[in-house]
Amino acid sequence: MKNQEIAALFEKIANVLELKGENTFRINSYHKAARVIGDLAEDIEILAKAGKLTDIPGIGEGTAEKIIEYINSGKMSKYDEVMQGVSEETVALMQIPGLGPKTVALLNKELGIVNLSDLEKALHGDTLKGLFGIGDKKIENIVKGITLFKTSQQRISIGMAYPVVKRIIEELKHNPKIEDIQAAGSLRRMKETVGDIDILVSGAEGTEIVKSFVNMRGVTQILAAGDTKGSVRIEEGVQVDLRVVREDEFGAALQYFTGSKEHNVHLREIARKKGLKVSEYGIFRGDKKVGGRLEEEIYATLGMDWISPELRENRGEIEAAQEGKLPKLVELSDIKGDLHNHSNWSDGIPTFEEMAEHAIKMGYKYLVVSDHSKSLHIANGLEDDELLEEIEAIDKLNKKFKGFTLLKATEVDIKSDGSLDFPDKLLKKLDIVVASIHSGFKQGTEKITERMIAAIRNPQVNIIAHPTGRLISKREGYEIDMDKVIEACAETGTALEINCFYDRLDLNDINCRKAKEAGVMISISTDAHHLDQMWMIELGVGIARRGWLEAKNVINTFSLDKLKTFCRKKGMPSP
DNA sequence: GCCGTTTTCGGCCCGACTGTTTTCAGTCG
Repeated sequence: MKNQEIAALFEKIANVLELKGENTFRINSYHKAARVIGDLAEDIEILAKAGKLTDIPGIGEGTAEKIIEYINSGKMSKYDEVMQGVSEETVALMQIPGLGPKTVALLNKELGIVNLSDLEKALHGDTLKGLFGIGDKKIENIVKGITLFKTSQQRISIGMAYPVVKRIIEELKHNPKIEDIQAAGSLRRMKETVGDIDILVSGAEGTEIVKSFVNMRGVTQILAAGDTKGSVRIEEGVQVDLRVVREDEFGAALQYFTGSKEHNVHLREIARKKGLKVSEYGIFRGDKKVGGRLEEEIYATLGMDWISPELRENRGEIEAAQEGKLPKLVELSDIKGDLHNHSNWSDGIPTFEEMAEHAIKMGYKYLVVSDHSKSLHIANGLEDDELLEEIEAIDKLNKKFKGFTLLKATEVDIKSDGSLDFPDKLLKKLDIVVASIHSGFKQGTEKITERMIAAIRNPQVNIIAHPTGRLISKREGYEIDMDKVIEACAETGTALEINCFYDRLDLNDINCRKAKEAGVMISISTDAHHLDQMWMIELGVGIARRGWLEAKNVINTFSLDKLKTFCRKKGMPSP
């Protein structure tokens, strides 16, 4: 996928144009193009081939042409043109917090500074002082900004951020001055990665609240502490921002700080056309405030249903809300069991008993034990006879439970030729078969797609686990043709998994939505190897909601009987 | 450069904070 490359090019073009003082609206459209392309989960080359680039909001004829040029030739003449006489290093200076285009341009023009090393020398030699608009404080902030820039982190996985936020909110809740508290930002939207963590509270005594926030445990650096805003860096390396608002502004602020930016811009455009104005303080008609205590008031005043945060990506949710056609999204409480888990029989830690106890505590009606198959030596995969023993052991244990069932299963390897690591005869003895790829990641699109489809066509296979194999910010997925995979799943009644493990989250939101539209069922499952990982089901439900899934699209919202019927049906000859 | 329920021109989301000024520009979210 060239999405990130192309997004980066547009971002650079925008930055250079800023440096050169070009028209801000043109600059903004390059920024916007970079953002939407960067957020796109579909392969931009495929969209380009299908002639669908201009269907993407923010991509017009001009941008589409530039994308096509880059895909075809590996070059973008607009980029080469704007980079004339500017070095990449100079543009990169704008990434330093506190240094924007105007300041970088000024430093360049007055002092000939073209890179970080020049800037540091100038700071050392004290030559910045005296430049128009640059005082002691500004210089101090540039120094701080450089430190921050050098240690700054990339976006972190929601799986890391989510428990951190829970912990912080638990701690702050004890402060009696805080009336209401909620996470906002991309974390509330359950985006798979988050840049920083935003927490919103309401309360009258802002200064006091901010004080308790910056003094909580785990804080390594205080970046700001004012009356309405505090900002810290914590042990986990991530920045956490706290904002304090009045109770009657909480809903408007929550709406505003939840984003996404694209969603909010779209809402404000609608507001403007209706003679309304939306800000973080409320929704206004002229000077009159007509709402803001609750998020619902904002959406209702704009003439639409309230939109779940997970949908707020400007991917059609606003139009659906206007028409009253939003999906009734799946909820955590709908989940009746987890369909992908490992025990100490392969590479997991817990015993069957421990897994079952934990599942019962979580309110589950069933839990799948799906240990690895023999080819996966590294994970202590089971031999055929060991799987038979495991089946027996689970049957025996199940007699102990009432209203709860451990389901006999495997995560069977799809071998490089598409055959499975256990014979069909053995697979037939199981309640559920989960199949997945753990080798041969480098096979070309055609080969790996065929391989996957061969497994999908096996009547015993019920679920394809982690369908693309990607590891967030570590490894791109296999080059698989997901459209063909989805088509094969729809034909055969095979489910696709949302693997909830924080660095997988695979399927992603976009593929989920595609699967739903094709009528493919989804399993939301954790792939837990430890009891402490089973909570990640919450992450998977978040992804499912981002993918517009309803309970009826998800097989582990089914009762045990219905789930068994779903599995059995596939193996049956058509009537 | 994008876009259209004021459509092919002329707009383009909104506000806080900071530091530098003395009424505002730059940066950020």
